[in-house]
Amino acid sequence: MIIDRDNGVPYYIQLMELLRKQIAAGILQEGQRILSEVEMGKVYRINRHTVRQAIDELCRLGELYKIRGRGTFIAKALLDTVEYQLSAKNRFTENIKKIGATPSTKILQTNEIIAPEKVRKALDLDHDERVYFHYVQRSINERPFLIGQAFLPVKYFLNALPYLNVLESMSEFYAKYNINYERAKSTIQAVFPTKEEALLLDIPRNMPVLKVKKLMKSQTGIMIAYGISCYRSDVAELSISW
Amino acid sequence: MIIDRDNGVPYYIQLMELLRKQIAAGILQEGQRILSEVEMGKVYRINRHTVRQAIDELCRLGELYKIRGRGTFIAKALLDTVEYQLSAKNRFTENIKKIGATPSTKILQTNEIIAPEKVRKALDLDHDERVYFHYVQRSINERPFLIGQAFLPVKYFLNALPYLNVLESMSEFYAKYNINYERAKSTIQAVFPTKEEALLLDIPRNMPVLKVKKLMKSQTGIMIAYGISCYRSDVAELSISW
DNA sequence: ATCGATTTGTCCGTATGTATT
DNA sequence: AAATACATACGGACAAATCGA
Repeated sequence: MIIDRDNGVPYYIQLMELLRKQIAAGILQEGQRILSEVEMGKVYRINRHTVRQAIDELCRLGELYKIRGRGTFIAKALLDTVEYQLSAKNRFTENIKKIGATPSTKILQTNEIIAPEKVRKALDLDHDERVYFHYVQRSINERPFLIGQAFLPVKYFLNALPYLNVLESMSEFYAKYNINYERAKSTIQAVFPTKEEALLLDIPRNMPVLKVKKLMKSQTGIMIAYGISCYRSDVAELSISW
Repeated sequence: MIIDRDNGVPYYIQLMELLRKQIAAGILQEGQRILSEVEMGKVYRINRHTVRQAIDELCRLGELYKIRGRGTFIAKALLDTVEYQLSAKNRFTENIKKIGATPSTKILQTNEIIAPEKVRKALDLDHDERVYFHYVQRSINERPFLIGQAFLPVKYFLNALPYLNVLESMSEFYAKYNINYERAKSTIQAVFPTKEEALLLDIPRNMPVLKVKKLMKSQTGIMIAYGISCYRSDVAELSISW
């Protein structure tokens, strides 16, 4: 494999294709370090900056990632997409088991806070009203799939912290308080992740996420919870039925 | 405004922020050409390549765009997001009028084709079965919002071409054939657009789109239509209620 | 239709800074 | 502390696309 000097195709494009082929062929594997910029320049007889152009582009596409001082690495291969049913009552654990995969949940944070502006508006709370904040990372086959934040007004869920700390599913939780959350409204956007979201989902900043905001109401029309979830766009295919 | 040589912030980052401020302040306006790379280098006393780094990054973020031989231009300002109700029966025109904006539809193509693989599977059609293909671009206030492809089995919609060519809304169309499409299932993904999609939506290739696939069934359970729509992720916020 | 000026695209070379090992 | 690796920045050169004289 060598760079063709005369075919008019830019060297960096040729190098990109070359690296891609090596990844596809399994010569370069997930997590493996590739040659340094200088080394690769020597091997293919092109300037370091030209190598950088190719590598930068592949990083942008999420196929490589760089760590300053350490090197450039092959990004994780994509998973197959998972069709994930959104509904008024969506149970992550059940949904995933149904497709024969292994779900897991890591609780990142649970505490009681003053409702932030957006939550206050969504749930129509008074100033200074308190909510429980429940922050989880959910994975499929040990690979991060979504991160979810839930905001639950304290007034409806008294002394909930102990429960939230050991919680596996939200449905279970609502059942404890005899609350029916029959109706719900969700909005879905495609956005780029924050640094924290990218970290927790193990994706590059340039890979979009599906951001789902959900408002849940009881049968009587009281807004009882607000949630914001981020799904990995390379894995999640949200599904809705009517 | 000048580049600070000593604050440790990379020059190209400083230049990015500087350009952004000028855009935000309206000094640089939509579609306007900015200084050439060489000129900008002279003005801010930095190398052309450093200028390029800043400009490339802003292009990547969709704030600028370049045309070789002509120059670099300010990208179109983003619209406010539009909350767009997805439901079994979703009427674009009505939805948009409701929020006080002006909807418009451009029919890109209508014809009769042999059902492609994916459509055949989705609609459970026989080999070589024919479908009408209906391809539209829908805009809000003259700005592209979505492009939609619909596939309708010929056997359920005889002689539909004349209707499809002058169609404003799909609901109207179904009504003509006395078909109730009560039930539906949609899936939603965030993906990067193809070149054609990016062109029709007037977005850069690096801005994700919301891809919605929709399967419609009649009351009797017959699958009567399949559709694929691409929504601009910077404008569309899909909304679902239960 | 041609030519020249302008502008972005590609490529090379070198030097220095910063993070990691 | 030294070596290695990526990040930033400067310089120059030529190619390719565009536009106007």
